[in-house]
Amino acid sequence: MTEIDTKSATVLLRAFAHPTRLAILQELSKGPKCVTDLEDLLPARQANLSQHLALLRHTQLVDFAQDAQTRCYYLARPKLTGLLLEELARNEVPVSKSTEQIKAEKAKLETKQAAMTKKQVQASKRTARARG
Amino acid sequence: MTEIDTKSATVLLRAFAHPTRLAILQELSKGPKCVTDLEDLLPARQANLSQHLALLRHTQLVDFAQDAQTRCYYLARPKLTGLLLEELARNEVPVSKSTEQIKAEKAKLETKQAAMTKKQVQASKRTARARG
DNA sequence: AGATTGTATTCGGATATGCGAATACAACAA
DNA sequence: TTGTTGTATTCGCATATCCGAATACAATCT
Repeated sequence: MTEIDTKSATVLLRAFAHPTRLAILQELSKGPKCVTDLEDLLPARQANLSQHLALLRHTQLVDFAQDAQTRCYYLARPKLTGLLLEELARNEVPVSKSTEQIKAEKAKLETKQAAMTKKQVQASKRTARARG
Repeated sequence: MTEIDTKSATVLLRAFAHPTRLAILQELSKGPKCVTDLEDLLPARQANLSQHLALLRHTQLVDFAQDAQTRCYYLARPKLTGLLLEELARNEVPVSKSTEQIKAEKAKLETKQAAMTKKQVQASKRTARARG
C-alpha cells in the first residue's frame, strides 16, 4: 500500500498501453526475439516496431543483446510484465456494491480522520480559485 | 500464459495510464470516496475529475453508489487495481542479460518450431508490400 | 421561487501520440 | 565496391488526448 509516484508510474503504464507494444511484450514473455522475428509474428512494419521498441527500451521494459547484425530483445522486468499479462488474461469480473454497503465502508473510514479540516481546505480552495 | 486480446487490454491500460486517474484509483483503493472528497485530496478540479471518473466508469474500473445528492465511487475491480498498484510500488529493478545467455535461450525455443516456414512468410510479406 | 450544492457533459484549442515514408548506417556478401 | 540485410531515426501529417471554461441539471436549502 505504499504511496506511488503517479507521474513516473504513468510513464510505465503508457508504455504498456498500446496494442503493438503489448503484443511485443507478450511475445517476449515467451522468449527473446529479434526485430525480424517480431515482424513475422505481428502485423506491423519494421520501422514501426523499432519505434515501439525504442519506447520500451527507454522505459526499461525491454533490453537487447547484440548478436552479430541482429539485436535480440528480451524482457528487462519479467516479473512486472508477467504479472500484468497474467492479470489481464484473468479478466476480473466487475463487482457491484449497494449504497448501504458503501455508506458503511465510508463512514468507518471517515471516523479515523478530522472531518472539519476537510471543509476548511475545501473552502480555501474555492476562494483561491475565485481570486486567481 | 493465455493469449490476450491486446486491443481490449489496451483500453484498460490506457485508463490506468494517467497521473490523475492513477491517483484516483489509489485513493479509492483505501476506501470509497465521492467527487468532492477527491477534489480535496487531489490537485484537480471537479469537472476534470468527473471527466476522468467517466472514463474509469466506462472501462469498468470504478462504479458508484448514489447517496442522496452525492455519488460514492469505489473500485469495481479491486484485485486488478490492487495488484497493479502493488506491483508499481515494488518497482522491479531491470535485469541485464549477456549475449551468450540470450543466444542460448533463443536457440532452445527455435528448435521447437519449423525455421523454414518463417523465411517464406517473411519473403511473401516483402513482395506483398512491394506490390501494394 | 431563487440560491446553493454535487456532479456531469459539451466545446474548443493546445499538446501528445501514432504511423508511414524516407533516410541513415553498420555489417556482411558478391 | 556495390549490394543486401537488420535495425534505428527523422519528418510530417492525421488523429487522439487533455483540460479549462461554460453549461446543464437535479436535489436541497432559504
